[in-house]
Amino acid sequence: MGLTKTEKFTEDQNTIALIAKAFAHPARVAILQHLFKINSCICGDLVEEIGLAQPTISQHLKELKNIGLIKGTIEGTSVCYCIDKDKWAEMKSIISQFLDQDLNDGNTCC
Amino acid sequence: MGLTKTEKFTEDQNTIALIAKAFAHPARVAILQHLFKINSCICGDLVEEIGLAQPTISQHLKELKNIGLIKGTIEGTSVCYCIDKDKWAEMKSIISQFLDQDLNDGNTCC
DNA sequence: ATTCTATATTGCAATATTACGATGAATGAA
DNA sequence: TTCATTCATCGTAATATTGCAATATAGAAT
Repeated sequence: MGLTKTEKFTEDQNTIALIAKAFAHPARVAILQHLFKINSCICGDLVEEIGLAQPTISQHLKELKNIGLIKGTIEGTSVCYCIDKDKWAEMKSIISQFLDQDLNDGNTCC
Repeated sequence: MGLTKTEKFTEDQNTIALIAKAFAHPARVAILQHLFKINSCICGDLVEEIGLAQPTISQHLKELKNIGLIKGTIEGTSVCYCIDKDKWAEMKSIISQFLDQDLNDGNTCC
């Protein structure tokens, strides 16, 4: 069906899945890494940096913008994208909490 | 196209995307959380725990097994699934490294 | 006004994902 | 053996994702 049954899961589980989805494509990972590397805005060099067509990059940027990880401000002709540090921290906290579940080392049977 | 152009990205970026994909569905998040909560094997209670059909759960388990996050051993009639703690730690390290990129707080322009 | 440059949007084709009914395989119990 | 239980696999339908050509939009430069 391709239709996730969101209502069957907790809000937490759906949130984690949504964040993970944003990272679930190497192009989006590359975009975020590049944004961190230059530690500033990018105004258009992404298409050359990553080897995909301009509409494809634009689409990935849109998805990252939708979940709030990046924000774009219009800068003359071009658009200036950068990480939303607050949202990034918030997201990092949620994911870290999920990843750190294994602290208790009780009875494992396998 | 729906076909990710893997060859355009670094191994690191592809790895991160693959791991994220495993977390990109609430059912798989729920499965992993349940596995941690009972801190032991599960032998079948997942279908009731999560409200999806048995083939669907089986498929999600397969994906988690494919990337190595869980392992299953046959235990009589049922199958015993649990987290692969080594792989989990390895994965956690990769993701944490990605999430911790923002440590430097240099010139932001937005 | 026209042209150039940068980005967004639309439309579409190819592939992937999700979900489940039906069925199969394997084990244990009667 | 026969039956019930547990899980995997197959087949299929519905939806989502990815990628790009074509086009639209908007500001800058001439």
